[in-house]
Amino acid sequence: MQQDTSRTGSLGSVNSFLASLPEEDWKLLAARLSPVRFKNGDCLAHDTLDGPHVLFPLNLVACLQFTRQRSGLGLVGREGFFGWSAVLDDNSQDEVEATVLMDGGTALAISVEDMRQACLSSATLSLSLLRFLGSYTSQLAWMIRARDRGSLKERLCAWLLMLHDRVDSDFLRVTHGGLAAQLGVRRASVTDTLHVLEGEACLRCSRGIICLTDRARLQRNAGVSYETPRIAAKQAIPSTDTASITAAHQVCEADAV
Amino acid sequence: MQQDTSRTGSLGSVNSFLASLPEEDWKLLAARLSPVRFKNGDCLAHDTLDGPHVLFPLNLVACLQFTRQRSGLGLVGREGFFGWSAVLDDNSQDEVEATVLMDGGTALAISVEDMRQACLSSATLSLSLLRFLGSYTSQLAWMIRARDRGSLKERLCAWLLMLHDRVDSDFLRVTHGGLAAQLGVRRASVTDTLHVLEGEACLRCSRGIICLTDRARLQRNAGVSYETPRIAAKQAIPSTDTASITAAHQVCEADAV
DNA sequence: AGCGCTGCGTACGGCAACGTACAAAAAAGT
DNA sequence: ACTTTTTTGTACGTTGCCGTACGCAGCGCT
Repeated sequence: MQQDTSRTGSLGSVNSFLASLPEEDWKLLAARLSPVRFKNGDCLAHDTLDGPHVLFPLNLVACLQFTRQRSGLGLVGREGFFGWSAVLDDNSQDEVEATVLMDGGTALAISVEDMRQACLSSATLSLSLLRFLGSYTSQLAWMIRARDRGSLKERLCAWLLMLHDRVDSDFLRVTHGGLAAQLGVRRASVTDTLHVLEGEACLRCSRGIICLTDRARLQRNAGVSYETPRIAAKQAIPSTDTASITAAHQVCEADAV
Repeated sequence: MQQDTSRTGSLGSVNSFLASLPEEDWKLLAARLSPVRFKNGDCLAHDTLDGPHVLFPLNLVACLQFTRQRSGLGLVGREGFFGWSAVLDDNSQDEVEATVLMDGGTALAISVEDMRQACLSSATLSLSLLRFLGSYTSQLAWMIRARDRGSLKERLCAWLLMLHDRVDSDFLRVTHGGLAAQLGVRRASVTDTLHVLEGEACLRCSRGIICLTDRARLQRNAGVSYETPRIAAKQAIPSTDTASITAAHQVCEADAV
């Protein structure tokens, strides 16, 4: 089944990283990938499954963070993968885990052993991993910059945009408290800032749902904080122009219910 | 000359990353490496030399940062290398540069073209790059965490320890203003905090020089902020026990003058 | 209907770090 | 010896976010 569906999950979702691989490298992985479902709140630690795996999200978004720590380090979604540190037997990152956000979803899993084998037999595959890790470092670098000089408003906007990039709907199913945890700030601060943004007609909130209504304005509010991750993810993340999302959005509206 | 000195620069310094490579991978690079000197304040951008290069610091330390931005992202020294983004033709990181700190020093340079060739012909070399990039992401993740919940005192201690790790002397040639720029805070805040640490007998400051006198206490002050980078760099950074540094320190004292 | 739970609105005092500013001390240049 | 530049010491008012806390509203459950 995995090989038949040709790089797509059962929902028609695609992992951009896998999709961007040259044919030969894809073949190295395809047979070893198997889909796994995750629910909201699930933890993609290195030992989630029977053994350590690398996970390629199809339609799920996860928040990277230090274990049992509030502040999030970044996001992973369909543009990349999670679990590389195990491939490098890099113990230093065993303390990083990923919490599944929104409505959960499916990811393709491969054991780190199989992954390592594949990397050793293909230098181009290794370079592809390197490229993603490079863009991940950009994302982290942005976070540093944003926490440093950016106001909470800036950071919140950038975070919402990043979430939006990894989802096919303008409706983000997150609570103020959830966002607060991901951003590492007070829940009340998030509420306040969201009200401001609501006043600027960037978005609308109802209970447990935030609907982005003006991406451009959000982007202006995010300022430079969103520039870097946008560029870094451009190659990987499929078109998120307002045209296409509003089209895709009704589909997921139904899906969400 | 490069091949003769067998992984060491003229000063007897070693780049730990190069030193950790298996013989075959080292051979791929050795003939293409050539030493380059840098002075304090030099900028290791991607176009420093005649073309884009990857740089393996021998006895220099550089602060990674967004171009023309005060806040530093991390440090690179003899434990790693700089310029990987060019190898991946990852434009998103062209905005990251590295400023040479302290007394400058020498780095081994290789053109990104040669580097790319080497990577393509050796999967293990690519995996070694991946491993370093993984430990670099740890360093960045730490920065995020530290900026989030850590006090300035914590961050300053961790930063000083990281500098110390990459140098063979207990004397760090940095100004308060320099540290402030690297940490992205006020110069006055650094001065104040240093006075506190001086009061706790962790260090002593004179004009343009900070002498670390009690690493253990600094480490306790840094708290968790220094744990992650320490572990991440352990494999790469040569022993920095108080025993060995005080021994090595006189050597560099003379060298510094 | 009634109950409980989760999520949201709002408030108040506190504090670490900020921006700004000015002067003294140490080094460097002349 | 003198001036100029760099580095450091110190101050004061401001601010963005924090911790805490309490009440209300929407939603599911029995």
